[in-house]
Amino acid sequence: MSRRGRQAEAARNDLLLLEAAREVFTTQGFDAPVSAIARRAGVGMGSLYRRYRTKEELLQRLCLLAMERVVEVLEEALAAPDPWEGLAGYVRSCVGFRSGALGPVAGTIAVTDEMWRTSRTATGLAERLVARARDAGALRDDVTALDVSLLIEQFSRPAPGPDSDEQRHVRQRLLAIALDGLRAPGATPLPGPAPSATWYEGRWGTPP
Amino acid sequence: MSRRGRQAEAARNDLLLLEAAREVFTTQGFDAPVSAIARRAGVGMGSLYRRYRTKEELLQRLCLLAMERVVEVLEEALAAPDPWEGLAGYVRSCVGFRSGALGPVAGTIAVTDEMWRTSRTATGLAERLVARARDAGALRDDVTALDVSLLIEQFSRPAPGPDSDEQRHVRQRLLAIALDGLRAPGATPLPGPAPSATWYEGRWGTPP
DNA sequence: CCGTTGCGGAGCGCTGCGCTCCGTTATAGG
DNA sequence: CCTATAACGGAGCGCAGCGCTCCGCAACGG
Repeated sequence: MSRRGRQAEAARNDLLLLEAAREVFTTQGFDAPVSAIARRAGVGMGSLYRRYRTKEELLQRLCLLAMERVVEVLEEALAAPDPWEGLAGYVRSCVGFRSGALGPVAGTIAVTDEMWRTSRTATGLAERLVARARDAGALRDDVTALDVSLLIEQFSRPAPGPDSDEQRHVRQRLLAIALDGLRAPGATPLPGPAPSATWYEGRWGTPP
Repeated sequence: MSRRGRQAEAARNDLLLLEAAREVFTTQGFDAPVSAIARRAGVGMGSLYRRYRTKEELLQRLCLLAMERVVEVLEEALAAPDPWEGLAGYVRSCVGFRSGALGPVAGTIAVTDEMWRTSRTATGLAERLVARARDAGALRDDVTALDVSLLIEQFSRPAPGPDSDEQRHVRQRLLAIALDGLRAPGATPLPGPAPSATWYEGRWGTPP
């Protein structure tokens, strides 16, 4: 797998780069300077641009990786014995690595076919996860899978300044509140119609 | 009050400007170009810079106004007969005009004495409002006034792209979920310690 | 009729970005 | 041990887009 010497360093750098890119883009937004990513990864600009010919290419790779990670988390969540714990764990994980922050890169970058496919897989799994929780009576019945995705997105939204421990902790507290609000009974009905899937997908451009 | 001719136009422009600034800054962030505000207000750059000598001055004025508006809303909320409805209305209003989005301008601009005073007034009122709801048993007892402020801030956080009707509607749905989570009984306890007031204030710089 | 007042917006200077290029350094082969 | 090579870090180029200024012009007042 891993070779020696300079080539090993190259392989390591690639991982460092992707992780740094995730941290920087999800906490500072997509217009964060590429140099910030290189610095965070402890890597020169040269090494970065040898692997990704452009900033957009890096972003595409990153989005795809994030989507695949979401799919993984969804599969684990569906494997969980308790429907509610599965759903809650999924939401917490996604907010944890801020998958939602990469969602609305919409319009900024071109969407590859592979990204579309992975996105659809994720949507399908999320729908099953939500349906399972609702059928088990663990979830209020006026909330849709899309609502859950948008909740993740709202809680992934970056705050100004560095992402301190304090901020992460606050986010966990607030998320705990929101998750309690997702649980079932006696809740006040949600206002207006459920968000439409076409609007949600439309932000990414038109499907192929 | 309002004079005639050119002077009336000047007065009108001032209101247009402040409203446009609020919309642009809260939806696009503080590094939005000043020209965007002028365009949104339907006003030339000259008129803007005649009233506010610098972008920072405009931001300061805007923050102060937002804080005063929050104080107004808090007073109305405290006057509401039902403690829970008062609190919920306050949160909905603040998220409605996105007062929280101006909060973390921290460090970007200098904080005037008047801003500090208004901020303290708001904090005091918010604490009373939250205490009243908790004493009435309408609010889970592990949530603090600071948690509520941070919840408003999280939901005020701007999404990329223009602030469409669809987005506003989604935000209302998600907020309804979170508000249900704030209500009392049988909720899972919030993780970790409550956020500290000194950390919260510290983001604005050191008090005078 | 002209003086005055406030108007819009073109453009200046500059910051800070994406990206390139090159001198330097670590490794592999003879 | 020495040289050829591969990958490295980061200074700097060209440019986009910002804050802000300045000026020609339109609308009023006397």
